[in-house]
Amino acid sequence: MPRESTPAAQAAGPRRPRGVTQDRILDVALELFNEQGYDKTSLREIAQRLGVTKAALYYHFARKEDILLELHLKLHALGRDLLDRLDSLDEGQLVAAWPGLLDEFIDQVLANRELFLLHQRNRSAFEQLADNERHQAENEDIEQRFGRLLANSAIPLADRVRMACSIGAITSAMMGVAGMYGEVPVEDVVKHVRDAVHDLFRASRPTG
Amino acid sequence: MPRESTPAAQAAGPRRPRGVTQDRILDVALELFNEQGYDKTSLREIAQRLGVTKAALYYHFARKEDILLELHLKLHALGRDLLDRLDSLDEGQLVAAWPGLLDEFIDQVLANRELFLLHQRNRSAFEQLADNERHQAENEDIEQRFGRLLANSAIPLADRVRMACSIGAITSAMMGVAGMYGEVPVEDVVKHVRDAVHDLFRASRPTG
DNA sequence: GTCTATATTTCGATAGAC
DNA sequence: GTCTATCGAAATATAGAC
Repeated sequence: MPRESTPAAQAAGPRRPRGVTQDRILDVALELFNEQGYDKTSLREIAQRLGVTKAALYYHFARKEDILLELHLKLHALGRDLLDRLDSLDEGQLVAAWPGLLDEFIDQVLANRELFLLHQRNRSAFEQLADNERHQAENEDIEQRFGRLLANSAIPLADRVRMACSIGAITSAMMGVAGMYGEVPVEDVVKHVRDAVHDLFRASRPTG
Repeated sequence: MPRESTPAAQAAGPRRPRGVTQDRILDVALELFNEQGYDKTSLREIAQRLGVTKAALYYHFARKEDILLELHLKLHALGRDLLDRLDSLDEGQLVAAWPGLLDEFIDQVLANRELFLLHQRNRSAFEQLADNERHQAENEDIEQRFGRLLANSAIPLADRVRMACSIGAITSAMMGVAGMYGEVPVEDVVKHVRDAVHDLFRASRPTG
C-alpha cells in the first residue's frame, strides 16, 4: 500500500472541503499539538485531519516550524500591549498597576486557553523558534521583555518575585480548567484566582 | 522480557558497581534534554557526550522513552511522600498543613532544579509516558493524585484554587533562578517565594 | 559492556502535473 | 491550491562480534 497520500477526502464528505486556508491549518495544528505535542505531531496527521495531503500544507507554510511560529505570534500579539503599557510606566507606578494588568491577563488566558496551553506544554519547542529568522526579525520575544522586567533592580526584589509568582499562579490554576476542580463553574474558579493573585500584592509586607 | 544478563555487577567487587553507567547516562540525558528539549535530543548526541556509541545506550535502556521515564520516576519519588502525608490528613487539617508542605516542596525544587526544569519544559513528552507499560504498572502518576486533590469538593474551592496557584507560583518563580532576577542570591529569592505563597494561605478571606 | 554495521521507519521537504 | 510520487536525511532500534 502506498505510504502516504491517502486522500479519502473527496469521497469522505458530501462535498469536498473548501480551500484549505491558513487559519484552518492553524486551528487543526493547534488542536493536534495540544493532543500529542508539537514534536510528536506529523504534517501527515495535520493534513489527514484537514482532509488534504501533506504537500498541500507546504503551499501555505514552507516549514513545519512556521506553523508553530504563527501560533507563537498570536500569543505574542496578546502579550504585547500589556507589556507596552508596562514600559510606559516608571518603576514606582509599575507595582501599583500590576494587579490591574493581571486581571487583563486572566481575561486573555480565558479567551485563548488553547494557545496558552500549547505554550505551557511545548515550552522547549517554542524555545527552538528563537533561531527562526522571521521570529528574530519581526518580534522581540515576550519572555525576553518579561525577563528584563524581572531583572530590573530598580523594582524591589520582593515585588519582582511576586510578579513571577502571579503569572505562574494564573497559568497553573486556570489552564486545564475543564474539570480540573470537578464540576465547578469557570467563573467561580476565575474569581478565586483573581482574589489569590491580588492577595500577593496587597499584603502588608516588607519591601526589599 | 528484561534485557537479561547483568553480569556479576552487584557482587561487591572492586569493579564498577551496578548502576554507575545508568546514572551517568541519566545525568547526561537530563543535561541535554534541558538544553535542547527531549524530542530534539538524539541518542547519538547523548552517546557522543558520554564518549560511547549509540548502541551502548541500548544495553542500559531498551528505548529512548525509558530514559525519560527513569527521570520521571525520580521526580515521582520526590513528590510521593509529600502526597502520602497529604492523604493521611482529613480535609479539615489539610489546608492548615499546606503551607508547611509548600516549604518542603520548595526545598525539593531547590535541590532538584534540573529535574523540575525538565518537567516544566517537556510537559507533552512526559504526558506521552502515560502509555508506557512500566509507568502504568509501577506508579500512580503524581499529577493524577494532585488532580484528585483539586477535584475534592470537600475542600473549599477557594483553597483548592490557591493550592494550584501556589504550586505554579513556586515553579514559575524559582525555576530559572540562574540570573532570572539579575545577580541576586538564591536564598533571597527563595525567602520571597516562601513569603508570597504563605500569603496565599494566611489572608483573611471568605471560604467558598 | 561496548563496539561495528545495518535494518527499519518515519519524517520533513521538493518536483512537477493538473 | 491541491494532487501524486519520491527524495534524502535523520532517527530509533537490532544483530552479532569482541
